[in-house]
Amino acid sequence: VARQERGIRTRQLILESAGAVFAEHGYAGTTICDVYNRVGLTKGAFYFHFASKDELAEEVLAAQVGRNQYPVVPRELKLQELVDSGMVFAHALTYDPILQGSIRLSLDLHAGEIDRLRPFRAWIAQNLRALEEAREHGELHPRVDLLDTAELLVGSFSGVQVLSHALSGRRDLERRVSVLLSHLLPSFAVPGVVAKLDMAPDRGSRVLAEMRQPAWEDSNILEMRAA
Amino acid sequence: VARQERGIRTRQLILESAGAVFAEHGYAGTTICDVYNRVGLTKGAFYFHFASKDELAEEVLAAQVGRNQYPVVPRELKLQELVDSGMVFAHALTYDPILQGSIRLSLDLHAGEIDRLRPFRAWIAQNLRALEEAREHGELHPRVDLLDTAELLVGSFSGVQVLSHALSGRRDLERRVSVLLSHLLPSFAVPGVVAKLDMAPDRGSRVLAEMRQPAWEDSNILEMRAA
Amino acid sequence: VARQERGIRTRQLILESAGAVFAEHGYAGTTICDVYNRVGLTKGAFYFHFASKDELAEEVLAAQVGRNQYPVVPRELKLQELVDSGMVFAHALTYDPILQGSIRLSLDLHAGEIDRLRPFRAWIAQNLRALEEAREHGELHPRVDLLDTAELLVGSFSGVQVLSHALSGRRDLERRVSVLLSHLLPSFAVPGVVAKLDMAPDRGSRVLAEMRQPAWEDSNILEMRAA
Amino acid sequence: VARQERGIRTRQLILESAGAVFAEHGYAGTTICDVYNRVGLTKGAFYFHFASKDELAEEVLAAQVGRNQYPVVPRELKLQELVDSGMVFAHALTYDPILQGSIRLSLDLHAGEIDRLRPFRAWIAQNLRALEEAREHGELHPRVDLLDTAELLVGSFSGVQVLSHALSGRRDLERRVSVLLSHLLPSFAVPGVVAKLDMAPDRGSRVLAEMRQPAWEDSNILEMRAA
DNA sequence: ACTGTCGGGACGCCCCGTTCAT
DNA sequence: ATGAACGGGGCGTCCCGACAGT
Repeated sequence: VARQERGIRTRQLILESAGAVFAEHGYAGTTICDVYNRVGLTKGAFYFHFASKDELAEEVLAAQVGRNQYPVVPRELKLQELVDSGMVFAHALTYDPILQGSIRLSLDLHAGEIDRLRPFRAWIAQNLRALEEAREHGELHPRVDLLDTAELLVGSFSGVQVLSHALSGRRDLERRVSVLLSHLLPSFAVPGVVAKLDMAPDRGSRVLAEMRQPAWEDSNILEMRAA
Repeated sequence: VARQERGIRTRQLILESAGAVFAEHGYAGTTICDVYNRVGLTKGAFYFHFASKDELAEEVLAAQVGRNQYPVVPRELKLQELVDSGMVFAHALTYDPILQGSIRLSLDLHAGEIDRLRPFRAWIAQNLRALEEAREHGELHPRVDLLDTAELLVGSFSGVQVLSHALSGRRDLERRVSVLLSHLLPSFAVPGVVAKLDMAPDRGSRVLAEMRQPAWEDSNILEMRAA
Repeated sequence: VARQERGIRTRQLILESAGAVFAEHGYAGTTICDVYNRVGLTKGAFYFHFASKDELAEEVLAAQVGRNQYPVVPRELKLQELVDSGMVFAHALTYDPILQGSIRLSLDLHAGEIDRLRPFRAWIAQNLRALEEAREHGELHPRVDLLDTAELLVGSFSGVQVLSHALSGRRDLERRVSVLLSHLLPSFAVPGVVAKLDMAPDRGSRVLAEMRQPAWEDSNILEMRAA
Repeated sequence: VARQERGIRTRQLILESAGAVFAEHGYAGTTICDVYNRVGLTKGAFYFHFASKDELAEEVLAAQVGRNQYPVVPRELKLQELVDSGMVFAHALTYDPILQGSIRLSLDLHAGEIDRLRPFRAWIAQNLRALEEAREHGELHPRVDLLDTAELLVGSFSGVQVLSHALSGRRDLERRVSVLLSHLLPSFAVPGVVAKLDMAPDRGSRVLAEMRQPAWEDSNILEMRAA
């Protein structure tokens, strides 16, 4: 049992390494060797945990799927929840290599045979739901097309993230996302609501701290999900 | 000697094929073989025109550098010029494989040793110039940060483009860019100006038609449009 | 872990095969494929043991460097030691493929970036030392230029070896070297000494047998001799 | 006809270039491209004059075959003629690229399908003839084996030449050959004859000058052959 | 007769994903 | 979990031919 402990730890190490390397070089540009060298393992060790490069990529992807839709704490303003989910995501992207790899893999079209669109669709769907709730709460302009907006949010977020990665190594990601939301939200939220939204760059970090109260001391986002 | 006709044609064929394949698979995922097979050539032919995969990529990139800053026709409203340049670019992206490959390569971090950021920086710089002119013409809100905005435009455009590529093979690209601009411009343009801007999805195509009238043949965009 | 047995064996097989092929075709004329096919291996196996063709060549070279200076048994006449070292070398050249390859690579100018002159210089230096000792023992003519002579020995030995390889596949190498020494030694050794020297073609083989008696296993020449 | 003039000139240029490159890199290590680039030609030009790389090599070889047996001016001592032929050959080797290439090709075993042994055999045969004449003139020790000696001369000359090429770029070739002959001749020539032989390093150059009297001012050895 | 442009295709080196025995 | 081996395939080189001008 203590034996399995290490196995799980190793597997996690590999996943994180893979995330980082995938994020950096994309699927085709990544060699398995890069991945296991980075954590001081050998080929054998790697193939004990993962059957193939494809499987590895899928696991990196899977580790994030259904999780970018961060279930933030409920707020009076539904749009604040939407903002929170984006800012928390941006925040997590700054330090979670698996998330970074996952995003890259999703953008990396035709990487193997994986369905890279799943994460996008899930993300869009989640935004769509949030917007629908916001509309029910009267937080949106009446003429806004919800699907268009949900997809726009996902697309522009992705692009801003790529640019931040390219220009600053993601160090200014949260600021850029904050700028993005500040520019975008007034276009579909009613003015009174916009004024009340907190879209500051450190919003993600604050929300995360808030969520950590009930003793989920593990920093990994996954565990936080329990809520 | 005059026989160079065919050589030039072949070279162009390869560049276009390369653009398409790069766009689809990224740098690392592209094999040179894919590129020349696609146009029925052989390795010998390919290597007669290009010394290496890297050089090929650089040529694809170079074919676009300094050209995404589409010289649009002057307008009364500077922001209309900004919109036009984006819409024309989006339009061109729907049919020009070299442009498509160039964008993908730019987003494809660490593709070889190429400076992939050059196109981004040029693009940002161009948007910045346009915004400065717009500010001088009083078309912008006073508190807008121009650099933030310029970078936001580039980032979100890129993201929207990737999403469109992934979801629809770029068929809805112009509509998505139109949506993007519609959402973004009110956040920095004064209301009176926004109302006068034409951001319709077919704006790019119409501007292009307009440009074709006189002798604009210095911009090779026109020739490509033949399709 | 103990399994490395086979690996070492394989590596040695490759080295020997490489020696033979290099000897036959030179560096540029040798294909790695020739080398591993010859011993029934595959590309993968080869590249597990050697990183590149260059490294392979260097290992072949290195396997011989510091070994052509055959530590012969001490004799009263220093010149007999010189003769012995040459004859033993000639003898070893008839059956040791690595030695053969090594020589060929040394003569093969500009083979990659390897310093092919090292073996030559070492060889010359060793002959020079032997001649100096001989001079101290009064075995040489007074007017002999030692460096000239040392270099002449190396050069003419090499040439005779090449010719023997070309004309008889090295079958008559020992006889030719014997002839060479018989012609050369009187030109710098004093007559009384020359008369006492044993330069018979089978001298190399006899010296080797003599060396095998006690525990000379530090010289791996002996093991190879098993054949 | 004047047209052909240039053709012949071009062909000669290629041959010389080829000699130099073959000398430097051997047969397998030489690319045709190296050869014609070196003289500013293109592939087309090359293939007009030579059908293939093999043919080129054969022509380089042929340009020298039957010519290393330099028919020197007759001397009272047949051995002086032998010496002269060697020294002239050494001299020519210092500046004639075709000769250099030819030698390298001969030593480059298994270069294509060319019979590389022909030059060796011819050279040996010529030395053998010279020795036989010398024997008839009573210039040799009675017990000397002529064939052994002839082959030894060829082999050791070749080796000395290779070493000189490797160590000094052939700058000291004539001195080394002079040393070689000085050491070798006393082993088969009778003392009285040896004392009269001129084996100085500049012997080759002097003999050549002597041969040039009858107005064969072309420095190329080929033309001198007319005598 | 001679030279240059363009293209074809074989092959060499090496990387990489993967399997197997231990 | 490791050392060893396998084999597919990518990149790039190279030899050469097909023509077209001159």
